[in-house]
Amino acid sequence: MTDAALADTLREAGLKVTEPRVAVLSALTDIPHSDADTIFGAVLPSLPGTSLQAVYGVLAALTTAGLLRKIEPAGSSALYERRIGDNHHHLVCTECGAVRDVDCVVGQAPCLTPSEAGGFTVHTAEVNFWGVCPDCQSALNQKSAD
Amino acid sequence: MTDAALADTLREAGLKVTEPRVAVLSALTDIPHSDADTIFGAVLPSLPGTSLQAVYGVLAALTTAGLLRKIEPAGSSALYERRIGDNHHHLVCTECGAVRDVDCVVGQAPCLTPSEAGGFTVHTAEVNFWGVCPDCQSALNQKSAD
DNA sequence: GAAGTTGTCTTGAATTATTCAAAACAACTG
DNA sequence: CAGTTGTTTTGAATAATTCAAGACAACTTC
Repeated sequence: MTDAALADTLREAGLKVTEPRVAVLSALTDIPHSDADTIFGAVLPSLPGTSLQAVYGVLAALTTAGLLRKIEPAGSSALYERRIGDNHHHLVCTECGAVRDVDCVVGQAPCLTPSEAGGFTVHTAEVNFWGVCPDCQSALNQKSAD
Repeated sequence: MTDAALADTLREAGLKVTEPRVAVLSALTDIPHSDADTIFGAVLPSLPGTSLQAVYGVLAALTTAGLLRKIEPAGSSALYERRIGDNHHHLVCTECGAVRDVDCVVGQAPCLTPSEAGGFTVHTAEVNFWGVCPDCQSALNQKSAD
């Protein structure tokens, strides 16, 4: 995805096009499920004057505009991804925190319904799977073999 | 639940029985889904010398022992509950953060299976429903009526 | 193409939840 | 009742995130 295409994406969302915003979108295209600090590290080479606070500001603006989705798995800092609009879920490694996308387990959002909502108006169902990623499985096997 | 019964619960889990531990268990019996600070406030009257760090220590010990379940909904600090062993889920109010228990939507834990695990060994499926609680609905209606 | 308005970025500091560490202390064992 | 082990107290440190004010840049209008 070119910077021009990313700029169009921003414009279509009614946002001003700025270098930090394009850089953050670009970084999240390459490395989804990244936290603010990782994104900061990714954009720093191309924008030497950038600050971590600017990244936080951009992430908040893009999330509010619906261009990003923010996920907050237990034990991790907030992560961001560009894949939005489809109600997909996540698979999180309990060892290293790695995140992988999982397509909706049943259907459309909310793809699940609580057995009893108790007066709540339910908007969305969030599903997180917890397990061990292939890399960490190898590492654990290695360790137990010693 | 009496303090003696709570003490037995601790002993059965192989833990030493201390006042802070009994007090924390008791507080969580009365007010489930509480964070460390709320629990600290609840136990302070009966244990004037207690510190917030002690509460954190107790919560960590009881969670490790399997007596408590720790949940970390996005936007809230860590919450604890005594209802464990059954794979129940949670309904969280996006307005005020109130949490309500929801029985498992399908069956036993993990009650859901990802469409593709991609090499991950999946242990648990966590489901969080997001919506608006009755109180906040009333408040919102009130507001829009002005 | 230039000036104005609006909103963004930079810089610096503050906040909140949580964790770490060392010494004082208390619970269970024999 | 004394010893050992593990817990609590006290005090400080850490990490992620947010707040605020001035400098600055993007889009709009002339």
